[in-house]
Amino acid sequence: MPLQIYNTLTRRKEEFVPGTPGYVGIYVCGPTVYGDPHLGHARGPITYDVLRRWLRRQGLRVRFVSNITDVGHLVDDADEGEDKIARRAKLEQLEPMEVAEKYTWSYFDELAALNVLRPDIAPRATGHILEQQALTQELIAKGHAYEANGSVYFSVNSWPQYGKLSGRTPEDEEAGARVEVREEKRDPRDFALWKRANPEHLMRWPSPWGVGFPGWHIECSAMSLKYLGEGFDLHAGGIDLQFPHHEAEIAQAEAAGHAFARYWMHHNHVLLNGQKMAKSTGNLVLLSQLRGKHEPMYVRFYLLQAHYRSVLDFTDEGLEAAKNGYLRLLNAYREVHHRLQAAPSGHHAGLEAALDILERDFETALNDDLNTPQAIAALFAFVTELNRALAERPGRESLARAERVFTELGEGVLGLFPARVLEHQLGGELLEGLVQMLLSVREEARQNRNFKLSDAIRDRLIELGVQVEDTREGPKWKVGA
RNA sequence: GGCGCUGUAGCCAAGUGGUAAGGCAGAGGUCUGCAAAACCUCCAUUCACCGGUUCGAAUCCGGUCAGCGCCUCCA
Repeated sequence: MPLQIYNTLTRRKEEFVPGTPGYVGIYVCGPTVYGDPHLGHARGPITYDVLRRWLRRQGLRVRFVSNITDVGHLVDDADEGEDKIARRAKLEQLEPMEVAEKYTWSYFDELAALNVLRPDIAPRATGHILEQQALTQELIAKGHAYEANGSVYFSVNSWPQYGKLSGRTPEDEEAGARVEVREEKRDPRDFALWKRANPEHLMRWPSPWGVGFPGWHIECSAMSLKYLGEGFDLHAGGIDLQFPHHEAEIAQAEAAGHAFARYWMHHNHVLLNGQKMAKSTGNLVLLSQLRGKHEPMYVRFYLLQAHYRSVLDFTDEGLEAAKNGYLRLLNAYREVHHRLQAAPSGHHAGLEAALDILERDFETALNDDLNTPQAIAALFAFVTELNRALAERPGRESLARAERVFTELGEGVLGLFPARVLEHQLGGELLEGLVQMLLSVREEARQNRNFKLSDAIRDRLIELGVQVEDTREGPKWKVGA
């Protein structure tokens, strides 16, 4: 079965067919870089990272674009209030661009730790002022936008399709009636394409309408069309962006006469202890904090154990469970790698059969709207068979295939086993030598049945973070996870 | 007030018409000097509740209760 994606536009799963055979263009809404990235920021990138890796494995050439918003995102309601970056700049006494750089890099650093591949293009809004102005002019020319007082607004009334993504009608909006009406706007639903800059506004550019800055939504329309072209394949982002951000993006692009994204994906939120993560309540955990305490792969694994469209509740207990489950997979992977060094040539029928099943079930799972929990379940089922087979000393050819499949699916697609976690001896040669020496002393003690000494050595090593296991081939050790 | 989502074992979480995946935790067993890792066995007659449709429903329909999201910045 080919890949099916739940398309928010049609509200059902559809076969994903790239517009140009062999090529896929993906645009993912990135963060506004005005603060440290938290756990919630990681879910989208990890989800679409798996999608990207999966498409690549199908032999498709993927261009992955994810923007950095560094201007135009206001603090308050739709068209009032300070720019988030600018406010932060004042707070930290920095240039707005310093703020943007600082948090852009912290964002990318955290994602790298989570084994998320870098976008092919990470366009900045401030680097595309001209493109945004050009699109705004197209909209004015076509009668879908108007200038007022040095600002330009999109005229929602002029575009009947407005609401097709979120399913909202003008009546819904009126019923809500929480959008503050701004004098110069013709309709409360109208949103800014360009904003006049007050004298104290830090970020400002000249424009046909005077000095100002771009509205928040216009950047994504302009940049996605620029780098992915008309009618590009897929646009993705957080469920909260569905309205108004993505609705606005579609209206801007299509009203200007450009075919826009054909598929839309929206990932759900991560809750922290059952509550929404929000700065205002302090209920949030920064990625940097998590990284300080836990191997990032535990977090990645935790997130992938839930379907991307489900709400995921993140708890300490859940993280502990994810860690233990992850280690089960990692141990098996390491064991295969280890056994391969000295295995004689040969095939193992049971192991090969388990690999066939794994490849089949894994593919079925991911093709069903990126069902990573089921793909992981397939991996667990395989690991049980693998461990059983390992007792029978499978031959090299089968082990090699197991390692290859494990690598291709576990790391290549799910991104769970970067080289870093496979390396047992993280401490280098000195540590290697010291541990070997201690273990040989311990072995001698064990031969002499001096278990008091041998256990003391083991306990002390464990305290220091070195795990010791006695196996038929002699003692094995590893650092930490 | 409007729109929408969710409710599956102690915890997490798949499953959207054919008779409950998987992980963690827990119990017992094998292996081990003891552990660890691994393996084996057990662990929801039942899917918030009440009705209905159907040969058959966790899955569809209606209602009730509970939690959550969006409608305003938000991943």
